[in-house]
Amino acid sequence: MGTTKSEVFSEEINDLSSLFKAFGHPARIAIIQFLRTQEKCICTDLVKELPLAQPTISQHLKELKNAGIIQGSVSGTSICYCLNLEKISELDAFLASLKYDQNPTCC
Amino acid sequence: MGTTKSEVFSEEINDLSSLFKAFGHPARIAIIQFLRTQEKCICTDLVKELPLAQPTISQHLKELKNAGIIQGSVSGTSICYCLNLEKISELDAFLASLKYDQNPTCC
DNA sequence: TCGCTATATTGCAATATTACGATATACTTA
DNA sequence: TAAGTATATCGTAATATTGCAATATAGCGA
Repeated sequence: MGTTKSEVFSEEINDLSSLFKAFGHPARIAIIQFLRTQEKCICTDLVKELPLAQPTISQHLKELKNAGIIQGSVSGTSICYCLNLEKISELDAFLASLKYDQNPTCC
Repeated sequence: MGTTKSEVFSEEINDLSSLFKAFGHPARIAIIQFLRTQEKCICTDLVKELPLAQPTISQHLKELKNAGIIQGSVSGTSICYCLNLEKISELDAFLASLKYDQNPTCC
């Protein structure tokens, strides 16, 4: 008990749910929104922008990177992060499929 | 420590992340996919379909309902669940906004 | 009413997540 | 090389999530 029973679900389902899970935290949504509106990517700006400690932000960035939602490229002493639109499109495609397949006589 | 610091984020961000979080579990994705492909809605079919105990499925259904992702209508002794396309569109809109606002010179 | 079926709730053990201080790593510049 | 800046990792306490047995609730037909 206590553990998610990932073994019993398909890889596709597990991949999708991991991707959604990565979006499922306010700090990570805030990071994504900041990445969206900034001219330049970022780095330590997030630490100034968000009311969270640096290790906490670093941890959330890591999770977003592991999920493939953001990419980071080293630029001297700092790291420039940006959104990975391909991953975002995967979720988009899933949500779109829910809409098109829907049976209109249901409920 | 240990608690998500929701207070420091806007309501919009918290709402969005809660919605994503509800999608962030393989059992809930499986329920959503099943709801998508079934002619009729469901009820106890999920218990037969998924390798999880009835209370566990009931709990996941509750979370999906709380998030507004599914709706249930009582039909005699059973309950007919279906997807709420409006909520799904909210996520869709967010993901779409990420794509359109993106700065192409970044990273 | 009694038993049956469908679903929800409770309680709890196992595990995962969150946040952060302390510390490590690594590049840069004086 | 030493000091400074940027970021990552470790360790850990607090809290949340997951899964399920046991049990409760509720409609239905005999």
